[in-house]
Amino acid sequence: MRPSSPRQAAEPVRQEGLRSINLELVFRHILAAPAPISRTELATGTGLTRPTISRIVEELLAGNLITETGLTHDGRAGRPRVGLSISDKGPAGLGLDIRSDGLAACVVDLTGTVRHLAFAPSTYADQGAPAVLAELARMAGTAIEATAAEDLTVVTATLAVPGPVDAGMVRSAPALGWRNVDAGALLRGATRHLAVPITVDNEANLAALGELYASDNTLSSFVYVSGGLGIGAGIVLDGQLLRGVRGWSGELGHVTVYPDGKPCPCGSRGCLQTYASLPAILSDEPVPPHSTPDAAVTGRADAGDPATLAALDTAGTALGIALSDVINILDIDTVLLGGAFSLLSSWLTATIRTELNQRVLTAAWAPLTVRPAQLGPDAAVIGAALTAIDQIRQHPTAWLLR
Amino acid sequence: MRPSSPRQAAEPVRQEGLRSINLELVFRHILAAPAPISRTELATGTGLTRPTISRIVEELLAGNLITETGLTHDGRAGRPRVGLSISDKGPAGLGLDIRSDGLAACVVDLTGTVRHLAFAPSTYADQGAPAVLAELARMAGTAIEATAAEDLTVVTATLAVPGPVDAGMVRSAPALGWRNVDAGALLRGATRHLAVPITVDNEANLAALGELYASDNTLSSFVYVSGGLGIGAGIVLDGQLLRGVRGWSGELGHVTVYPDGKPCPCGSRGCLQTYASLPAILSDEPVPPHSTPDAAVTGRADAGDPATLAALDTAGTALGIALSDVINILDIDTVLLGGAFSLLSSWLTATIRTELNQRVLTAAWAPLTVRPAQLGPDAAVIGAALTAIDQIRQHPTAWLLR
DNA sequence: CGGTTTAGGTCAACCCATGAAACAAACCCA
DNA sequence: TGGGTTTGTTTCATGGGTTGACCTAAACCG
Repeated sequence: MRPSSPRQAAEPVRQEGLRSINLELVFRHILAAPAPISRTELATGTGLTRPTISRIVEELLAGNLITETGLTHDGRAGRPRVGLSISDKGPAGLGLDIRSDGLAACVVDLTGTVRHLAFAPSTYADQGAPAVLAELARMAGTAIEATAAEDLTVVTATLAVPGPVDAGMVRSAPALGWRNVDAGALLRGATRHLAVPITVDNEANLAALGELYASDNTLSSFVYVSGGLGIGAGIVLDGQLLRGVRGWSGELGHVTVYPDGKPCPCGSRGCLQTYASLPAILSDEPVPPHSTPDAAVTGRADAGDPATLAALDTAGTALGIALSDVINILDIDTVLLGGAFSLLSSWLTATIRTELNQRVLTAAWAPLTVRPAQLGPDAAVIGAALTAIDQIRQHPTAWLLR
Repeated sequence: MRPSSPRQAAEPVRQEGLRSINLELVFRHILAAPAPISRTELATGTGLTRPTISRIVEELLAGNLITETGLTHDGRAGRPRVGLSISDKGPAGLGLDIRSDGLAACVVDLTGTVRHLAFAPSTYADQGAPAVLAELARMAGTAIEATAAEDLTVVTATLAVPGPVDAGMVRSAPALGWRNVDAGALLRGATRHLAVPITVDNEANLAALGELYASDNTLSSFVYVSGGLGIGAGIVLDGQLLRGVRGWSGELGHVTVYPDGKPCPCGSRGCLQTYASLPAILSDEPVPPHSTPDAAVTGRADAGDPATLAALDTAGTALGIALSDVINILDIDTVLLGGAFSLLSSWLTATIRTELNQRVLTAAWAPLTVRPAQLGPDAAVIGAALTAIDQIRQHPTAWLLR
């Protein structure tokens, strides 16, 4: 017999552990503060005493996790507060993304702001995985070099991939033509001189994480739907990314919409992807040279092309059906349309809402929100870079003891 | 900006807090042990020292959470160990369930064993919620009285209800004919003399919890599908019940299977319920008097009635489609067929497996399990009783400070 | 310009949980 | 019966956090 929550500390806590627990508590308080916060405010906020706060703050300052931002004069009598806020120097995260229209790299500092963002348009359709990853490795090198000049140290790099990943192995990424590619090992080989640990994760998961951070406390549970050559989803419940048993959650593109519908390359029939991915919306119309699927669809929709508008309507309906399943199963009240869908949201949201209101059992007595994502196509790179930041944020002690 | 996991301690940890953390650690170790465990074994297992263990054990003994089970002579030299195991006296949980065929009450002790199980066949179709809950209150009274004689103290009662619940309010339970019934308040009123706090929760969620406990460490992520007059699901991921934003997760019965299919009372079309619930499988055939829908279906299937077998086939297909959505979205690898489905599993599993293998993207490289649940129709009552136990197990300190 | 007010640091004394080492208890075996 | 062995307990030292007092720094106010 087992307790239903095995995710508790398995290690005993000694006095020194107590110190690190309180250190993390203080650090979280600084993170959560909307503006620089003083030591005294921290003391009242956390319940710890000022001497303890002072000691912890000293430790955080020494570790480059926070900085003193100078005095704040708020007009009141008395000595002004010394503001403390998250440091914009020190540890940083590197994100890498393989998009439908090119490669992207991005560095984010501890405060969550993007300090470097590079994009290289490229068609990797004719290249193999090693070539693509070598190019990404080059971009990673310049990103690290550029941000090192600003006193940033990249601690982890995360690669976003459109498809299920497990332990660095990309099981299947049809958009890239990859099957069982060990992207982790390849990228690790190409970046050996940089000495940065590499992680590989699903693109939609990472984008969801990016949106979570960007939402600034207002969102804590949502489904991020990523539209592109395929369709993926990142599910965040109570501020926590749901990864599933093996990290393969969010395969929304293969949710069955019409059981006897169009055949899908995956072997099934009626998958959402066959109705709502960009190729499906484009039907058989070819994409003009020097354009991208994203641009082609928005261009035709803006021009009022009836076939495209009809395709967008079927896509919206299919998305609505699939999302109503997600909501009935998980009870989540917010849907973010990301990737290419963020550009197409004005043609999709109404249709999706109609389906949700009809099909979600609880929609009758609790409203649902459907809206475009904030970060647009950069969500995944930014989210990838944020994973490193997230780890430090949750376990600052690990960084201090590096 | 926020850390992605807000579920961390918001309170500072002082020395006493440290003690309770280690107390919980030790308690979990005793829970996880397959047999009575000695103080020294606890010391080596947890990493704490023997003196600390002794003090903590003393505290647990005083609080009636564990008991000494006598000396174990294993033939080796040295002083014999004093076995420690979870107490079968002290705190207990009370579960109440409104089933399609009657009312059930159950008391479970800290070890997770059922100490009292009562069932009252009843047709509440013609009665109102107050009458049903008054009867349940009577059953609760006798259950508490009976187990008090065995030194058990019921700390919380949990009512299982087939439908979405929020804060004691039953939003909609078509199987009972309830809509917006404040079951929590009604039951609280009827049990005022018992002075036991009341919780109300979804039946499928509770049954999933029951199965989780009954599985004895072998299961940690699964979907429990509860078949009956409606269809619900309880989702357990990594030993944790997924409740969703408002606790309305698992509405599997209203997942869309055929978008343009049969109309459902909920207002949508093609819901799973309209193909796989017991009424759907029975089609228009009336249930004989003095029988139940469960018995009618199994009887006809056993007899080889072609219409029933065909209906079971459509039900299995529909279940497979809906479950493939769940798995594509959540990446869970085990499905437990519960409620009436546990009795019907021999007619359902093959069909369900076929659909899953076709429609789940990752099924190609990772196997899925579909099998009947262990506890049968009592899963929900037992699970309901276990919620109280679960709380004590996760936060034994709260019980000690009662 | 000096008094007041607030932020922050520093120092003692104390509390309390854990760790280390010594000690008592209860078994085996010869 | 006595030595060896393992278990559980007692005693003392350690160390972190708290409380409280006292002090300095830096603003406002009359």
